[in-house]
Amino acid sequence: MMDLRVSRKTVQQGTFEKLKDAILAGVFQPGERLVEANLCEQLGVSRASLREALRSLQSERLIDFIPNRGPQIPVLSWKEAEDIYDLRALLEGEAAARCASAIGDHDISSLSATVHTLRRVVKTNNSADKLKCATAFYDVLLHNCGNEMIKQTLNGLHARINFLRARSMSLPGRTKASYEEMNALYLAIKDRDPKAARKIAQQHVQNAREAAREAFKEGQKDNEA
Amino acid sequence: MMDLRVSRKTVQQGTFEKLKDAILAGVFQPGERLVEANLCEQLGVSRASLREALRSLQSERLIDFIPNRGPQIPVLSWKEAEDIYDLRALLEGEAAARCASAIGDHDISSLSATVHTLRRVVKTNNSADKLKCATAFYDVLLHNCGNEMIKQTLNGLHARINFLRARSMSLPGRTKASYEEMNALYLAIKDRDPKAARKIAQQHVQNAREAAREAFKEGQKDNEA
DNA sequence: TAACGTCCGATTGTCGGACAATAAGAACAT
DNA sequence: ATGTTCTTATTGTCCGACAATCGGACGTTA
Repeated sequence: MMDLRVSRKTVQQGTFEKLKDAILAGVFQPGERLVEANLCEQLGVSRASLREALRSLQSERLIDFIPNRGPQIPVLSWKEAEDIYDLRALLEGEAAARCASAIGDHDISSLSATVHTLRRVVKTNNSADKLKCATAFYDVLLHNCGNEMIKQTLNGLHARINFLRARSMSLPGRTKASYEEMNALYLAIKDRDPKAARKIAQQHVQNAREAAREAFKEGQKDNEA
Repeated sequence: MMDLRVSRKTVQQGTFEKLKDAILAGVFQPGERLVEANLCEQLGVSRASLREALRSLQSERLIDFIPNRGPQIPVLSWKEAEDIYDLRALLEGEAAARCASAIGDHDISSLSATVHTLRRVVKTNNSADKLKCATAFYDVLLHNCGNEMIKQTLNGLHARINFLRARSMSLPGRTKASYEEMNALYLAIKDRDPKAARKIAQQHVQNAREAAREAFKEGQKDNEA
């Protein structure tokens, strides 16, 4: 009884999500090995179920599987990160443009509300709330871009970037600039101006990339020391 | 002995590839259920290894996993196919543009050779060779686009589209037109003209989509009958 | 001491067997 | 025709096992 809710998740699905969250939250160090026996104990699942979950994570490139060494957290080179940002800029630009053309009045209100919330949140400097706002904004944007593939692909990219950002990121100066950019994007969408929306979205990602680069170089120095 | 070559593939990897090839080749009908016991026997692997391979295929969206019903071949709606084509157009356009900017003389020769081969092949009407030419051309193009993420994403999309095309496609008239388009793309790349290359590549995909649409509608009729 | 060969513990890759839970279809009753 | 119960095929999950493999510790030799 009490099976209400669609929650009837399978064990593999549950472990997949738990592990994914852990990886994105930065629980593991880049390059760290994931020993199956340990994870089984910590998660309370069998090795079979665990390995199925790990295979899914591998296909999403959230872990590397090295033959006879097992799964480990990938170390992202700057070149790879840059490639991700470039692709993200292309796709988010496209998504923003499509969104500006197709969005309905109701979702424009949602965006407006999110932007207003963000303005308040920026002052508190609460980075969890900040992330929640950004996520909410992008959910609406992607939902309205009208192309499920773009949405899915971008979600995958976001996952990998969050994961890189988990450590060593969130430059202080970016917060305010980030708000300005999101607001500008909102205005372009509200005016249903696809060209402007694309340009702003692309520039936003490129700015994020520059910020990430600095953080990345810093991280390199730490590693050498 | 004789372990020369890096081929030491794991069982799961082997089954993954075999199943992927089978799916892309159209061995299974859309909507068909894949019974684990059968596959285990046919492939000669244990259920554990098979299920790991299936999870990988699931993450690449080549199969659907329905809880308590197991894996089955997805039925692609036209809307989904269209989304894939749209994303493909965007990415291939970008890849072509980047390739035109960055490609070296040697790889231009490769493209030239491929185009010449294709001209011969078109007359023989051998669709296997035709596909091989197209693949070779795109391999060079993607390799020179300078962005590994774009390459990987496009490869995933190609897989899913091939899979859709396996049955009921390859319109006869498209063969010649396809050659013309590829030749035009080659010329633009040779001239290192990114704008032209992007435009041609995008148009090429859009043409392919239109051809696919007709084939798709035909397929629908068959299903009703 | 530096290069090399050998051994060893830890961990993975793989298998087979087991069994409860579930979905789908068949047989049945209303 | 509709609803109910039974049956069966199949999945989801766990366990235990074992050879293969990797990386490091150790000892040997030059």
